[in-house]
Amino acid sequence: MASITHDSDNKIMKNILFDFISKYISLTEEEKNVLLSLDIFRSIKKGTTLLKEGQKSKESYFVLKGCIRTYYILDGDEKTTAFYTEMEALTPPCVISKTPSEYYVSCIEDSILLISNSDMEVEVNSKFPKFDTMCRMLTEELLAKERIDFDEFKTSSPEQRYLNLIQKRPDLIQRVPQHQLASYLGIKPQSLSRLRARIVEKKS
Amino acid sequence: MASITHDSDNKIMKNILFDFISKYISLTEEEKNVLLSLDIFRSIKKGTTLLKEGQKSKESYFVLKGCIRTYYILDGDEKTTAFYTEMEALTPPCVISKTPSEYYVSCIEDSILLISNSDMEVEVNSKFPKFDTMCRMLTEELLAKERIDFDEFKTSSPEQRYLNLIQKRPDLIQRVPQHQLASYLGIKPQSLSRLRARIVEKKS
DNA sequence: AGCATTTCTTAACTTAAGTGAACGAGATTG
DNA sequence: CAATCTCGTTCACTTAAGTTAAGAAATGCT
Repeated sequence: MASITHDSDNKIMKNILFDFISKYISLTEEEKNVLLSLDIFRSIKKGTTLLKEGQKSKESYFVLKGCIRTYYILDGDEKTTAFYTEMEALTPPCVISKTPSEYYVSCIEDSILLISNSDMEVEVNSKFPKFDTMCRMLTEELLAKERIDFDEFKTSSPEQRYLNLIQKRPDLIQRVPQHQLASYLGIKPQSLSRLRARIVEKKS
Repeated sequence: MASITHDSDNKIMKNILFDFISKYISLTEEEKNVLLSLDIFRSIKKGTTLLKEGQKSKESYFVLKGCIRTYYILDGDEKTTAFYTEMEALTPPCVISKTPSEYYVSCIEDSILLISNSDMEVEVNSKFPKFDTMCRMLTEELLAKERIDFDEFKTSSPEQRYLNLIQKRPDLIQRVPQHQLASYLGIKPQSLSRLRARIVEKKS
């Protein structure tokens, strides 16, 4: 897998990462160097598949730049269930359960990711309990967010979900193909087209 | 809030708790005693509201026996979004975000809960890094489960969701009122009634 | 540039969920 | 015990999503 090409990018990404971490814990220069020595920055081309159904994996992804999505193949067609963009983290369930993956993860834009390995995490966490604390805090936050998103999904109609998405993640509507957005909203692409037409109709 | 009345119950609950913890970390007798000294077992009556919309709270719940649910009041009616039963944990989002709660938590059966306070957790975690590790592992597991559940919800119809529920949590269908189940499945009570009739129809 | 494939939209039709109302069974209460 | 309330079901009707198909637009490929 390719590493970062431009040193300037590398510097920018380091800063983004350390800024993010500083929201949870404070790091000494030495600790920063330990992190960097792990060499976890990866530059990934659009269209690259990071994980396939049936595969076993220990990799977690943190998006520094770009966008990845998770999707299932059910009855022969793709069902996209999630998008992860800047400052979002994904540890696929198969990494936690240590079973073959149920879904695919792929890169839908040229991206810069931080890819870590769970063995590596265990080692770092045991050496630096701080990281353990940070991971706990981050995961607690992600779980709280996920539950709120799920609740919102359950309590609203496809049209409300779409309007909600426009408010909360307007970028997604621009950067993601409609048919992937549709399954993300729990409907068929045709229904999303119709729903959009209906909204435009209402406005006028 | 009432503590546990019967010593026999208390012993049983201690064992259930320590069995559960032993899946993640091993505890010395001393550590077990520290945990117990926190006096976190609570016996809660059916119908008790544990958290109200608009309230600030630092409490997390772990169900040892019984069932609690989370619900919103939207346009004047209740929307139940989750049930937590034996061995399931809930930290309401408001505890993480430190903002007023968006929803209610109430006890739908006489229950025995473990109720912890986030200040207490911070203290225990800093004294015993082991707990921090356990919380991280548990939360990672919960997040992975939550994401899978959300994915399944998105990719299936109300009927499939109901059939799925019969497979995965048959107890819920028995112990929970239909109208609460309906919103949990993302539909109206009338639709759940109809859907059930449709399934019976198909079988014959 | 030209061809092929994928993606998006539209339309007609089918199916199922939302809505409003009514009814009966149980539980709750004065 | 009667009156009330909640809950689940059923029904008729409305609305929106699923399905199938066709065509237009955009994209990718050589």
